[in-house]
Amino acid sequence: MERNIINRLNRKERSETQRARMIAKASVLFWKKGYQGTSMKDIAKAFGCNPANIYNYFPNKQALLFEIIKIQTEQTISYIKHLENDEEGKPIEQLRYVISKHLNYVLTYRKSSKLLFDIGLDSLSPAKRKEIVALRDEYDGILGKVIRRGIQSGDFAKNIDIKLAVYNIASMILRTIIWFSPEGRKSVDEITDFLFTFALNGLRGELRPSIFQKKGAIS
Amino acid sequence: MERNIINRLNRKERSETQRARMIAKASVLFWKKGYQGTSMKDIAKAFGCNPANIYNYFPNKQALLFEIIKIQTEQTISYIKHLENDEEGKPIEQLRYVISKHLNYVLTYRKSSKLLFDIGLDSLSPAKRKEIVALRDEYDGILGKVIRRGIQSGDFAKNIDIKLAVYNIASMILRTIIWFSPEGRKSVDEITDFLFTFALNGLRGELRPSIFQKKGAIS
Amino acid sequence: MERNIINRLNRKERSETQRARMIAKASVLFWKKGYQGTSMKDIAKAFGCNPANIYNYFPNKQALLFEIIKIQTEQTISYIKHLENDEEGKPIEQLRYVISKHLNYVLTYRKSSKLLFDIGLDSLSPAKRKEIVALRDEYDGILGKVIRRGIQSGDFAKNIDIKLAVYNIASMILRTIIWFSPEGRKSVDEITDFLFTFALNGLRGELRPSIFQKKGAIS
Amino acid sequence: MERNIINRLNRKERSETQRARMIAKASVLFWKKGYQGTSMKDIAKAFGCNPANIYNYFPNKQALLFEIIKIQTEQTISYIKHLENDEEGKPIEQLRYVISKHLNYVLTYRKSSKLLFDIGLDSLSPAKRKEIVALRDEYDGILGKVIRRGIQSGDFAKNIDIKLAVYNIASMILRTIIWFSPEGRKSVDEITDFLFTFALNGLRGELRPSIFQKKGAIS
DNA sequence: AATGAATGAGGATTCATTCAT
DNA sequence: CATGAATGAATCCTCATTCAT
Repeated sequence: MERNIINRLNRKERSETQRARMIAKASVLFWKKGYQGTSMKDIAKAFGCNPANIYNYFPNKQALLFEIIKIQTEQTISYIKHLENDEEGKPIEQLRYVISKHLNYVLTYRKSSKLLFDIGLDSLSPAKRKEIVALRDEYDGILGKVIRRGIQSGDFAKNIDIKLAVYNIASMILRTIIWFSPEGRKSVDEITDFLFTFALNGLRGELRPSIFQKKGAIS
Repeated sequence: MERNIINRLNRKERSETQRARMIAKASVLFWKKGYQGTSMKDIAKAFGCNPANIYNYFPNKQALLFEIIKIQTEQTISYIKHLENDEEGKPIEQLRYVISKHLNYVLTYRKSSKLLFDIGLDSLSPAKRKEIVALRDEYDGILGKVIRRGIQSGDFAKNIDIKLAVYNIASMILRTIIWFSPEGRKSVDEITDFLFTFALNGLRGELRPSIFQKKGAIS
Repeated sequence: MERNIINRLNRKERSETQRARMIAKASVLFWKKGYQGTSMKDIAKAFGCNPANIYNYFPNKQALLFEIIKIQTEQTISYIKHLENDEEGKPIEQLRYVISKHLNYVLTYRKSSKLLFDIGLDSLSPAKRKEIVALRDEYDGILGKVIRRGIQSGDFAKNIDIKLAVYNIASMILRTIIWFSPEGRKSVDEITDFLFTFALNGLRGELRPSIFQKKGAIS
Repeated sequence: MERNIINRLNRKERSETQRARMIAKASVLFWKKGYQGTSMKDIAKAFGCNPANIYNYFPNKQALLFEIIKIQTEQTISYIKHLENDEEGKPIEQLRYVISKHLNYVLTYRKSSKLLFDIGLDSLSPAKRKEIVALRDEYDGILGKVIRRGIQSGDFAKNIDIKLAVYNIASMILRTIIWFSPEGRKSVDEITDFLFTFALNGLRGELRPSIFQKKGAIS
């Protein structure tokens, strides 16, 4: 009896490990060759099993994609979730924290994280897409709150459009995957520094585009 | 005789028009469903012809993709090409010009421009990929020169990493496609204003991340 | 120009022939191995082509099935259609005509006709199923009118339930396919004779089951 | 020891029950979706177990089919078996008995009985098919004897072809499954009445098809 | 230039079945 | 006895492409 339960636990555990490994393999492939460009056979080969066997763990290819995107988005959110209602911390530090954490996640496990916000959403069913969009919104919301606090504290400019700021900061973070190379000139830390300072200065400065335009035209 | 030449010209012209129209249709589809997700049949249907007919204009699917990416990248470059060696203009104005032009192109013909830098490169042969990468580099180079000039003129901070600046500014521009909605809250002009000011402030400020970090730690 | 039209006609004609031949081959296979038991590969092999090629003629397997059933049912109806409103003919002769024609069709091209009323309907989409059911009803309607006329003329018993009569006569005809063998003891004509007489007598006699029952019990 | 035997009996009993229940479930599915159209997974789901588990009771899918057909055919035969050598009973009553019993079985458990004579035989191995055909022949034989007796007793026409009569009566009975609806216009009893009377009259009447033909030709 | 037919490779998925636990 | 995982073959169908006309 005892034994039986242990066995069952073991089996379940092993099953979970298998799932996780499958997700990992699929994740890499989706990132490298795209969702549509990756066949179940590809995944099976990478995992070392028969294509049919994947269906013992996931009902279909789309479900695999969904889980991958979901896990990664949730992971990202989990890193910064505690900032959502943290009214005590310094907004500037919070900004740095968000950028740093997200960037590290994205570039460390970068093989897959490209999916995070961009790709494959079209391949999901409306219901699942909705679920992912909700997660995205959660991320946006947290970063948005940080920025709002910064505005209130006077750290950031008053007339900053929070939504636009969030979108564009996230854009910079996410697109690092496309140009970043681990062997490249810059380390993840350096990129973090750059991106943080760039964003911070961007948020700080007053938005006076028309003034610059005029000045440019006169002088 | 005369007649014949005209006919031939007409035919060639018509042929060019057909090609252009095909590219336009394929472009939209590639953007909407991805390169791999778009079939030649899809394109043919959108164009109103037989799939086989496409092969009268393009040797294969990949060639279609290549042309699309190439044309769009070249187009983008053509808008800003004259800035490459324009040492007279104000760097700040040049920055605004680049952002404005690129953003307008991207968001106006946004149906397709996502391709510009991201997608599909993997689907190209090494030779063609190289060609596209060269174009990208050209774009990066021009924007890089603008920034360099700004540093030299004292408009931008001295210790800015030009490459990183270029990549991240381009990232913000390109990713607008993903979140921008024509019916949305912000017009293209407003986004241009935001992005320009944000980037300008980002480029202006001195990079002192470690200072901020310490400050955060102390207070 | 002239030429072109002819070519196109030829091609269309040939195409129709191909379709017809495919239907014939598929028809045999569906009958022999069942709809589900027949693979597109089977059909392709029987036809001598690539499986994919079948899809140039039929959008999918179900469409093939639908056409087969439809054609055969329509064919059967066409044989007896003229009886629908023929109030002049002798009902008894009309009955014989229906049985004879149907039976000949079924047993001559029997390789496929099993499908006619029975099989595969479940495999059709509701819309297509409806269409077939309508054809069936048309057949039933014609035979029903013949029987009604026979009742009115006094040839058949007054209290005959027309629907039940139709169903059961059709049942006998259709199920011949299952037990009939061309090399068997009885020719198609002999079976026709039997079935006609059997049905005729069945329709003639008054329905007095309870009487028989009692009689049986007494005597 | 004692205990052990009881346990073993219980287990065996339970096992038999399981088998029976599985057969019942599979039976329904085979009838509804056909043998080929029903997957082991379908059956397992209907039964509430793991597909693999079915193999603890049946060596393979075909064996399941075989058992189903066999049981149902045997069941049908068992109802009428005693008539085989019953030379005392009235043939007319016997005919009614056969029709009534068979029809009741078919329409009451109709979910499955379609299998009885038609479907799936092709899916059986030659040996098993032979076994089923033998059972069928047994059924045909009994009904044949009833008819023969009726001819000898003068209840049925002398020149009736017994085989053809058997086949066609069985056809009518079996095909009721296809058109019968429990919610329909006619009850099982009414259908029994109709079918019996129709068959009886069919068997009674002299076969004079050529006469009718001539008449038809003249008038 | 346009089109219908042809094709071989490959797509995701399902299947019956086996095996280990 | 039950179960989850495994497997190899087969399923229908789509694909990019070619060919003949």
